[in-house]
Amino acid sequence: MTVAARVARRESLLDAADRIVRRDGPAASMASIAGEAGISKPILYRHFGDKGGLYAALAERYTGELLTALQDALHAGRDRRDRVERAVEAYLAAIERQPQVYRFLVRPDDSADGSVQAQLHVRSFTRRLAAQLADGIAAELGVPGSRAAVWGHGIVGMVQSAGDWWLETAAVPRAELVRELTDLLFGAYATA
Amino acid sequence: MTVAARVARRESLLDAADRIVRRDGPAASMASIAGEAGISKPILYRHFGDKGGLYAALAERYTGELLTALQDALHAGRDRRDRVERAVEAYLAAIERQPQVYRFLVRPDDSADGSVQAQLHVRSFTRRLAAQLADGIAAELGVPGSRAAVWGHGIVGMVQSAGDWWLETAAVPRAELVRELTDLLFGAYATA
DNA sequence: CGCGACTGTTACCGGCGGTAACACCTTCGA
DNA sequence: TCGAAGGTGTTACCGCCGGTAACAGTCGCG
Repeated sequence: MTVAARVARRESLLDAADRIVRRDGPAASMASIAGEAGISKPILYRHFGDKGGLYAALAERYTGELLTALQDALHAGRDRRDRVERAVEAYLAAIERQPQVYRFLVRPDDSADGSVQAQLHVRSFTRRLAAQLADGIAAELGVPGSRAAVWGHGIVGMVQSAGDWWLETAAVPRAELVRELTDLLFGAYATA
Repeated sequence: MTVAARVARRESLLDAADRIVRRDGPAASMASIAGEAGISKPILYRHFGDKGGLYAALAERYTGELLTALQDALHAGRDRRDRVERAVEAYLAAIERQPQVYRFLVRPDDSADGSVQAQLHVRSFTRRLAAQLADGIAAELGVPGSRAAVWGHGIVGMVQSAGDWWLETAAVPRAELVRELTDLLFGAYATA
């Protein structure tokens, strides 16, 4: 099998995994993905090593578009508050569009956690997002690295947790959720 | 078997589960817990229904002390900022003291999620914490319920996520983490 | 004594992640 | 032309998980 064919095959396997994850979320099993792709399990394992490897490759796919959407939002706004609002909005829109994919990204399955692939690539989507945000904060505000790191992880966790709750309850409209979160970030709790 | 004996037995089973969870975290299995308790699996299932039931009972145990510690912190401080600082401090101290227990509480295993017990009792420790905080915020600040709910879940997620990162990296001292998070909550991001 | 109710066990089920072992080409050198 | 080599694919298994059926022992009670 040529290299090009191998790459194409790998993409088609990821397509199948994509369909199953969209249907089953984090509970997607290797056997069902292999079935969807019309092949047997060992082929999957020869391509991706273990479940963590496949998940990492798939996460890589999903992460790309979301990260660029967030970057765009962060560079588009008029002022800092507007940029934050757009980024939160983009994040919530993405998780609302594909809830199963979101759960797959955020709730890493506890199994296969020793894999090197997994540690290198996913290390939980949250971590990458937080690290990226921390870099942005350090660069834009000029605060010390440790402070930026804490804030990055804190802010990501805040939006993520609120988004998780919102996905399950739909207790408030998205626009209101965005506003409340932005208010919170900009000190409304201190002055309420 | 008398009622008292049943209760005592249940407590001893929870003691065993406690020991295993402290050792294995969320990966604790029913078989190993039964082994630790010196009995066989069906007894465990007769007492707690399913894994979710046992986890809920155990979570109830753990949650109690932490929740009261947080309540104490929230009622002890001089002003609002001091209270928040004490609460964050209490939370981080607790998760540092028993990391495996913390992971068990926060990262609910994906299996056995359809159980009624689980839905009633754990529903993920995060949710209960957030709801309680939302109530407190609504009562103290007099903000609308929806705003308090969003803030409750957001704040809990923020502290939780930062704490999770801190547990793994130990990148900053606990006292600094507390200060950075409190600063963030009190609007330092807007004015930095 | 015999009967039921309760406590306990062993041994199983289906499904999971992961793999060993083997069948089937295709290719290529003697 | 034959046969070894090597990649591609499959089936069938392993151990572990959560969960349960079915059976054994025991105690009280008519």
